[in-house]
Amino acid sequence: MFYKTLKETGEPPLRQSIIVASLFPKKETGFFIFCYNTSMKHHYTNRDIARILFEMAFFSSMAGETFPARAYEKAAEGVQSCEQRIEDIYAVHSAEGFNTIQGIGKGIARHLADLFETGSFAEYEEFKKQYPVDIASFSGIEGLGPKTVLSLYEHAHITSAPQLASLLAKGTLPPIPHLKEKSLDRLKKSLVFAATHQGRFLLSEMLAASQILEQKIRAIKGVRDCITAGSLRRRKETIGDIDMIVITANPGALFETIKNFPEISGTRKVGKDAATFVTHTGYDIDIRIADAKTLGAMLLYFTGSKDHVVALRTLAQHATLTLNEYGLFKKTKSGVLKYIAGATEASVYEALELQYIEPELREMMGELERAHENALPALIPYGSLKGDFQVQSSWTDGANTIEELALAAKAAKLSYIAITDHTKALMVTGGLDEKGLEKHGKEIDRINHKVPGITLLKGAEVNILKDGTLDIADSALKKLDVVGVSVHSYFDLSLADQTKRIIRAITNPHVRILFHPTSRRLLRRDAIDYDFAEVVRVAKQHNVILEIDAHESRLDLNGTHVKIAIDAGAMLCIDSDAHDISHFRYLDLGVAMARRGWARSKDILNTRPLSEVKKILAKKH
DNA sequence: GCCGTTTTCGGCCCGACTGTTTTCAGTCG
Repeated sequence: MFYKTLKETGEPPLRQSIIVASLFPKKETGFFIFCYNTSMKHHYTNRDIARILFEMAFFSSMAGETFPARAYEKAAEGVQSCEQRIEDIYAVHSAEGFNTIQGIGKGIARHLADLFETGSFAEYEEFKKQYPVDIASFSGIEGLGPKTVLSLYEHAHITSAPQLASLLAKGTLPPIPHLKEKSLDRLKKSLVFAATHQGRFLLSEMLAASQILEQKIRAIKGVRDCITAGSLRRRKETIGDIDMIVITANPGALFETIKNFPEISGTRKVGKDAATFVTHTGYDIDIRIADAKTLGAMLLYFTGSKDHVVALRTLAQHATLTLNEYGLFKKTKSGVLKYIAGATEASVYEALELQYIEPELREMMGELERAHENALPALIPYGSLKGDFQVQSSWTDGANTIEELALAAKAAKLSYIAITDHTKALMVTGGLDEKGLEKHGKEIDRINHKVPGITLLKGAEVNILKDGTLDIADSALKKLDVVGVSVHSYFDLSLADQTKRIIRAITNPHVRILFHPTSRRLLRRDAIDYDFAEVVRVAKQHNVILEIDAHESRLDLNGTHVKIAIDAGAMLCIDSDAHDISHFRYLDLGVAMARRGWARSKDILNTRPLSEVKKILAKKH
């Protein structure tokens, strides 16, 4: 019966199957009362909802309500790590369905129901009235928390980050308590950083959005294929907009349907075979129409990078050919263009006497020369990691127990993971001291016995102190399988001091991995400044592995760094930096960075089975 | 505002670091 009801909702087949799947929650035992909610009038992705809950947390903090603020923050995190779409849960179960989501109780469940029905909820509107401040513009600006935003509003009527930036630039900001020269300098820096990254989005966020879009577009009548191109296809760490190529017999109908998607807020231009839409989130979606004959050339052109495509065109010219988005052509004597290639990208590369170049390599880092010599590396494939060396549990700031992590890692087809909780200098969550690590190790032993089919390694994410020493005694480090070290403080040391500090840390004989080596946070904080080549040299000399931290907010190292490290012969690994069982999905983002840095499987330690890994980890400095 | 439970209400991660202060407030992780 409900299949029919679903069909009548006009949901595309995929959404229908998600909805049907969600009808049968894992622990459902009793009778199920079907209550598909057809009255829902507003649509939100999980990210939209999380953003609104984070705003509520920010407002609550401004109002001095510490604990509600934490509750909203936790609810937002729960939404972020929820595998199902909140909207689908609501469509099937109404607000009662939310009690399975961590951090959402009766109050927030009611807010979300109001949100779906009316587009907002009373408490949110009240806060916006009380503090008419553009929270979104302030969020993500380093060093600017709720109390400072409140103070800026109360003392200077500042309501947005651009307004603050402009007053700071002009030097006309009225005096604000607790904000003197140094703080203002720091704020200025953060605002400049934010402004230069405005309009860019995390790779993970845009990948998820583009995959949903692809499915929705493929379900439109007449569409034969839909492929995401652009910097997303090259897997750049941050993305400006989504470029898509669609094969369809009826572009007009396609554009009309897309225009009415709930995530679209408007159109910039709609032509015969191209259109640009604007989303509520703030990025554009560029659609180009191709056919079977032009698909390859179109993909090549819209995947970029721009410089790579320009270089290809120059190569074509030297061969007296013309390359454009419709194909590779030869000019005949009569001046007519004769089509040579363009159906696939490979056919274009081949006609230009080049090996096929993977999208991640199209960044003008020497790929054309190597392709001409037929000497491009065989890149590490997606989904090829066998383990993970950085995972945090509920012993410190992770959300899950060691046992839950073990089970989730197994489900993610990993055969070994290192549990690397934080250490004492980062008292974030009662970071572990030497005694704590001892107990931690015993718990890992216990779970190793309890959960078959996966091996847990004993590890720690040890803090590098200002002078390069570590916050855990060597006698305790000696007992661990994997010692990773990382910088969590003193980001602003001079280049010389920072270099000295990191080298001192990684030359500690117990250290195996340098975690998130540049400590950057995407769209938030720049990389720390040090002599990377020198650190790579020392790492190689001491058999220390450099990490590609695959967490969506880090992607550190990036492709450029990876290539420098590989060219110098250093060994790398790719870790999820998981703080939640859902985070193992980040691993492929790390693989993307590795591929952008020309990494082969053999360059990445955790493509290897545990037996080999153990031998390499056992190598002395 | 959520959670766990004593099913009604108390407890909720907290120390390092920075800049502003002269004893503390705010942010970060």
